[in-house]
Amino acid sequence: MVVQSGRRERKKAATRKKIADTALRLFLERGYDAVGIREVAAEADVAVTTLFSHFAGKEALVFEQDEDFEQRLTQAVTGRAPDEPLIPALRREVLALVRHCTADEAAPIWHLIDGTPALRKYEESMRLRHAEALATAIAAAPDLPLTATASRTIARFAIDAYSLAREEADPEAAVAEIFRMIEAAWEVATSASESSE
Amino acid sequence: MVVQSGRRERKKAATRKKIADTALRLFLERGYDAVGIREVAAEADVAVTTLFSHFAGKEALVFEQDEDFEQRLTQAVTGRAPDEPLIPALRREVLALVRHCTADEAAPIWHLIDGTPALRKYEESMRLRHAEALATAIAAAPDLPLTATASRTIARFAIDAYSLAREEADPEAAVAEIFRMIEAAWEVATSASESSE
DNA sequence: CACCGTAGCACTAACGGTTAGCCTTTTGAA
DNA sequence: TTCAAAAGGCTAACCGTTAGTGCTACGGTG
Repeated sequence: MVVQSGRRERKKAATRKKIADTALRLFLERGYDAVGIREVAAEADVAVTTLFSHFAGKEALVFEQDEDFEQRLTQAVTGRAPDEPLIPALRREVLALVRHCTADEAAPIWHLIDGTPALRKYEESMRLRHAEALATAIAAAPDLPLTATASRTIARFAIDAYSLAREEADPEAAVAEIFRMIEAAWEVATSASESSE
Repeated sequence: MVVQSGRRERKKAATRKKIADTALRLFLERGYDAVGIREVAAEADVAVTTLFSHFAGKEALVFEQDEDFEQRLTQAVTGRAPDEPLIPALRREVLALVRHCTADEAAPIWHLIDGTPALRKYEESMRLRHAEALATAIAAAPDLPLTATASRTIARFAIDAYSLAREEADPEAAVAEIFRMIEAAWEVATSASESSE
């Protein structure tokens, strides 16, 4: 196992951050579509190929928190207190995520995303990935009497809650309202699975 | 209003169909990524620009039934019998759609889609559009005591049901299972809205 | 019937994201 | 010190997509 001790990792992270910061700045200044990859690379003083070795595509420049997001969701399931039921734990995390991205400081970024079809599309497929990761985490929880289908369903619903609430006038109220519905769905799913086996 | 009487319309439809058929044939033969737009156009004996005047993008060549799909969903809501409740009507339509695309004849196409990330991504954003159209239809139904948020939520859940069921081993059972959950969510949403107003 | 507006289509050329191939420099470890 | 691998760079191309331009045939109107 080769442990990268220090400098290399730091330099790589610095390059990555420089690219992302530069890109975000240019995008916010002049719009996503009006800024080309070659321009971002030039401004960040790296080669185009270097940029693509750090980011899978142009859209990924805007969604850096991608993995954070996914980890927070799965950990809300796998890392909850032993006796805490699933749905409240999920609601807490979704609420935190919604708050995080409706905060004033994040507003310009989300305005950029909402106004750019390519970015909206990318975010949609990101959410799908997150839903799948979440479904796996839910299905793997030993204390939950859920079918595979029900696990996937609850995961989708939770991601829907995030996605819908983010766009509502009162995001926190929307989270509460949608999770009331998810809770009901959850109860039906668990009671059905218990009684049939 | 200029009614295109006959020949022009037929020629246009013929060109469109020829392009779509050619594209699908080539994609199925050699894979989506291995076939370029220029090649499809050449094989269909049209110019590249003509191809793009009929289809919004390469992915759209594979999803011809797009508008059908959306219309069937919204009509399941707006066109149901006056006394039929929403959820059973939705379930019926979703089940029909799932059956339609898990039929044997459709198998090669869905195999192609499932094996091509670009097409999966495209389908995801299609579904989102359909969910929004469905949400509008649900919100517009005069007999439903739903908040705007609840309408959007039910619409998303219904689309999730389609999307999830399509990939399950037993699609019809999955539709039944998921719609049991949606029904529970629905009841919570309606009862809350009735009691609070 | 002749005429004209327009829809459909073609062609060229380019733009922008992305990748392959190959080379140089830096870095960590033996 | 030496070496393998990682990081970065340069060039050139591929591919989807679009703008610009013009031609042709169709369908409605005088």
